[in-house]
Amino acid sequence: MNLDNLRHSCAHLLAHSVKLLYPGALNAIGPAIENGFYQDFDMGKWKISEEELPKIEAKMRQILPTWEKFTFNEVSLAEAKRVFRDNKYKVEMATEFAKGGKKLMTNNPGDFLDLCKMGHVENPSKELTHFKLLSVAGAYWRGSEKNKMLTRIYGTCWPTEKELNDYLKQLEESKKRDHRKLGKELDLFSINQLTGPGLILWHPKLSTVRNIVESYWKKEHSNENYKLVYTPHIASMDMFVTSRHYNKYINSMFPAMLHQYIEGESAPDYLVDEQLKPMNCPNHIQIYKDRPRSYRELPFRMGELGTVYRYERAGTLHGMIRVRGFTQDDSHIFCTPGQVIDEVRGVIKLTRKMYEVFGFTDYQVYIATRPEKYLGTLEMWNFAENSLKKAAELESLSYKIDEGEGVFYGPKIDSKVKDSLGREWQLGTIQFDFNQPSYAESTKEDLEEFWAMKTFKDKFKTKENLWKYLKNLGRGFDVQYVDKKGEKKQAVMIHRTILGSMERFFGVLIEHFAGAFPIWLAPVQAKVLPITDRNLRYAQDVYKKLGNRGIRTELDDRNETLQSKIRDAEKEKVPYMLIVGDKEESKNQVAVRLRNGKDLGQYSLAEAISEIKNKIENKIVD
RNA sequence: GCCUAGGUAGUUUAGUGGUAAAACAAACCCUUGGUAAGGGUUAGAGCGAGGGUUCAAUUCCCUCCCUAGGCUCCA
Repeated sequence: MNLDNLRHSCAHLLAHSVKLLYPGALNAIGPAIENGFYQDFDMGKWKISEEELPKIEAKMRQILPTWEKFTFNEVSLAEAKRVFRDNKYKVEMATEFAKGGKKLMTNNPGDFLDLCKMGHVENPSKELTHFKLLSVAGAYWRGSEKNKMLTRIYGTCWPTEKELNDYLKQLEESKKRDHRKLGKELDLFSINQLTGPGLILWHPKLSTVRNIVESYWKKEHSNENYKLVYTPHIASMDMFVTSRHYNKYINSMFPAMLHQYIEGESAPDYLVDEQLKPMNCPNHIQIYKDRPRSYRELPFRMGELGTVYRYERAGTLHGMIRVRGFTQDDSHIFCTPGQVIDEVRGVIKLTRKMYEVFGFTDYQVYIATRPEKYLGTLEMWNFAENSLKKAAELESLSYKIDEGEGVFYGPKIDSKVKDSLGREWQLGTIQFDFNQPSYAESTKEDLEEFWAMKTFKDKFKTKENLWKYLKNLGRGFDVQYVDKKGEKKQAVMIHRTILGSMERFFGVLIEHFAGAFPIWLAPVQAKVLPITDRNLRYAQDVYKKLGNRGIRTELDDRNETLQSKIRDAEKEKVPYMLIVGDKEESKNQVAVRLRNGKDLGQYSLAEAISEIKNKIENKIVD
């Protein structure tokens, strides 16, 4: 059975039911989506909340028996306009489809007439029985916030009762591994109102894991001949004027720190205001440009775990996964055009290697191509897009094409990983940049764009001042190298991240492992559980010996039963429990239990330590 | 930003127009127990913030802040 047809049909059933229950409500679009469907409504005078979903479901079941068949009719635009005269959304769509030369079709199962693209089940009254409505949300008509906000109802529909129940169960399970829930339960991180929204406080346990990940990241990058650097969190405003982040990216930037706000309007040093950085690249460029570079130095790979701040809109923040302050595992590769394919291949290889270590084998790769508005020449774009494709093919990387979804300054490859609810998040990216390495005079259009921004009006007072300033800076950093013949050439610049940002990576990582980090990452690798107070001294001895061997260990010396100590250690997802009682103490042993419940029995202390060390060193994912 | 739902002890939740209840966690006491919760005692919130209505508000109203789901997948 075609799942999309099933779900799309179910969306029609939902539309019919809502229209019966809420006279005057207008149905807009209602497509099948992954795992279900949605249907948008203009509810008119009605308001709808999730409490009403059972009522709507009941209506759907009530009318379902009358839905014997979808019958289709082709209609003219005039006919469609007449039939749907009360529904401006249908009229708008019909008009547009007619203009695009598409056929206009209607159907009317159960006496419910709707405009429809077709694609339905044969026998709705029999096949549409296993559905459930899930949630209510707002959604703009056609996805644009300039349009009216419609009410969207999400639901799911499956061929059998079992599949429906399995899916609902899976949804429940997924919620349990939500990184925000686990973050609290496992004492990993918090978001505090005084610190501010979208800003992560990394607690000791997660910081431990991050330190390990960062060390690993640094080691891998050093091995690949990346030069690791540090750059400041703020930079002169001029930097982001030159890079043109100010006019292209202003909605994602925190406000400039104008000195006049500190020192008053008469501050003489108005040219040295600062900006919290939303990007690391301009700073890396300054390091590159500190002296002339020869082609012999290329490719120059410069890397930094660089913290940036971006003003993400309040409604888009999401735990650690979408935040306002985050540390990118950012690197920039400066190279010659001839080196591009090898460099992209190198990044693909490194990405693959690192993802495998963390157990991400199932990630999706997208190549995003030239958008409508773009900087640089067509020739450059074609060269870059072909290089990305070529490199991907040489690495036998399967990819999808995101047509026209590249950034204005260059095409890119994104790697996306799914969270516990199946939502895709971008981690790694490889992006060409034709903007920053180039140079151009400032234009009068630039002047108008900057003058339109309050910050620049405040700072420069007159257009003349602003123009002098812009003219002096120009656009782009003019990143060059000297080639074999001694001629200056513009370098190719590639931005790339592998993990994306520490914040997002950890959000996804926590969900990926459901909080049970593999032993090499686990904040606590082993917990010593003495059975009685008689064994405390020996337990301390074991605890110290593990610590001395570099194993992150805790000792549970609380006055609790062994059972409750085990329960707590398992809830904390500690990989190894070392239980010590009279028996173990007398033989210098430990009883080993794993967090999955396996009782491995007695081991000598030395054996247990070397076994644990071995698993850590080999980064074994259990 | 917009739509919908929320914000009550450290956590998870209950509850009410007359100044809050439980479980777990914590501290202490008893218990010294062999592979997912032994028992008891005590302490802990004035109910997101501000304003309003009222004799009286955590409970009703307004504004703001924060959190969650959604605002991409086109009849």
